[in-house]
Amino acid sequence: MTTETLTETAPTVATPKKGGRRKASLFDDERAGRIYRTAAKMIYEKGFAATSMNEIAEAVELTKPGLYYYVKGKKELLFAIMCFAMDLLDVEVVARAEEARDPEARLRVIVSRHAHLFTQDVSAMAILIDEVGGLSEAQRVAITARKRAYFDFIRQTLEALQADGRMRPIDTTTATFSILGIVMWLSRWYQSDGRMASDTVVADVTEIALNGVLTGTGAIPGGAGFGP
Amino acid sequence: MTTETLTETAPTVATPKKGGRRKASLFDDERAGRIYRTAAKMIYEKGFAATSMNEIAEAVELTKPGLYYYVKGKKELLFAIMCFAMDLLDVEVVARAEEARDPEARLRVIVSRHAHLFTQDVSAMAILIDEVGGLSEAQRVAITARKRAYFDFIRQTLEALQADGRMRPIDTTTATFSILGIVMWLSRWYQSDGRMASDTVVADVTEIALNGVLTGTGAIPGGAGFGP
DNA sequence: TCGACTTTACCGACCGGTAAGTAACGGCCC
DNA sequence: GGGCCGTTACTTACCGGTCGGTAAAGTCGA
Repeated sequence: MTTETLTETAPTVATPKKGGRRKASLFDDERAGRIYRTAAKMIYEKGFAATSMNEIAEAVELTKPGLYYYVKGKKELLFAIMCFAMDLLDVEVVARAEEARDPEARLRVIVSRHAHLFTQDVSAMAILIDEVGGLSEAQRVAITARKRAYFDFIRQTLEALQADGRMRPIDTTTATFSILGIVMWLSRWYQSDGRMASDTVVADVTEIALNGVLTGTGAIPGGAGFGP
Repeated sequence: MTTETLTETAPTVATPKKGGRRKASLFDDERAGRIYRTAAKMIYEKGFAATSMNEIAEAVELTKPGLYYYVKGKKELLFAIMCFAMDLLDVEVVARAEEARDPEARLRVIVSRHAHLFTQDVSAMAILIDEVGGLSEAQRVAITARKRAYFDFIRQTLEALQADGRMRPIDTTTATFSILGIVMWLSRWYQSDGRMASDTVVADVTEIALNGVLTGTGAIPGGAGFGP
């Protein structure tokens, strides 16, 4: 029915020639970056539907049409933020975890890197979780697919552990969602300016998640992850 | 600044005399109950800001002013649903957990009852989590206080376990939030009409949460909870 | 007749989005 | 150097539509 435009991956800003350097993501562009970062923060704090384009425009010291010079629409703005967040997950979690061959070491990297990410770059990650309803159909499908791939990556790691007898006899789907619950929930409560150091929180959370699903023998607290 | 009306606890419907029986909650009232239940479902599915009073009215086969005969305003509607959800938590989780004296048994009751609740009565509970931003200041304070009391109840249980040396040397705040993350996340993924039986999911989730925070010795899988 | 309930009609505010205009700036021909 | 043009980066003014909420006039059973 509705003709929806969908940039399948994170749309890169339409930077004309301008400068020489190519930008990796539109979050890095001078003005567009400011727009996307502040929009992410505002949507995180107030919710997508409750955040108007006018408010976003004001926050970046523009008028609404001035904002529309940089952004195609409200949904596209949300979609771009979510793509940025998924990119971060892929780069900071999945790619690093794939370096670990042993499934337990891999799981430790997944949890600790994910937790680390969710104690730093909160707003974009939290939006990724909550505001799928604000997307168009095609956009939602695209984001859901990427989420699903991430989920499967974790579950396959658990399945490898279960095949080795190193995991408790628990359904791997339930276990994956439980681990995700622990680390996703971080963005709801952890305050980077609060009393708790992110390092210790990440360490504690990692220990809880690993001990929760692994059999007692293998899970020793401490250690950054993958061995010699 | 703004003069906000706040019914401190769950507002009971303004049932005139009508029948003889007193209703425990306005969710039980014939018409009001239908309104609150369907509103909870819609807000859960679409988000509070994206759900209009017109849509809610249509869903319960009323016009908008007809709906306003029963509810004072949109915020009050949301607040009433959240109070209902907190009441459920108090009755179904806290009250039952307090019957268990041993902190480990108590923790097991907390997790399993909470998980059970979040695999059954999803919509109201999920709203309780997500839509605090839709409330007025005074309402938000009231709900936050009740949430805080619930959080403290869990953390005190963990502190008792740690004093006994039965819990891993982890920050109790982090541990409490991790447990909450596991069980709160249930409402995001568990589908009661899906392939997984709620009983096994509740059991698995309970095992993960308890093994995550307890030292290996005490946590034996299985068992409904409190012993002889 | 009374009060519980429901309707039609409407309010001002704000929503996402756009049309049209323009100030500033570089490059380019003469 | 002066006149001209195209692009970039915005602005003012405005669109139709929907929002939460209400006034007022019924309707209808007890």
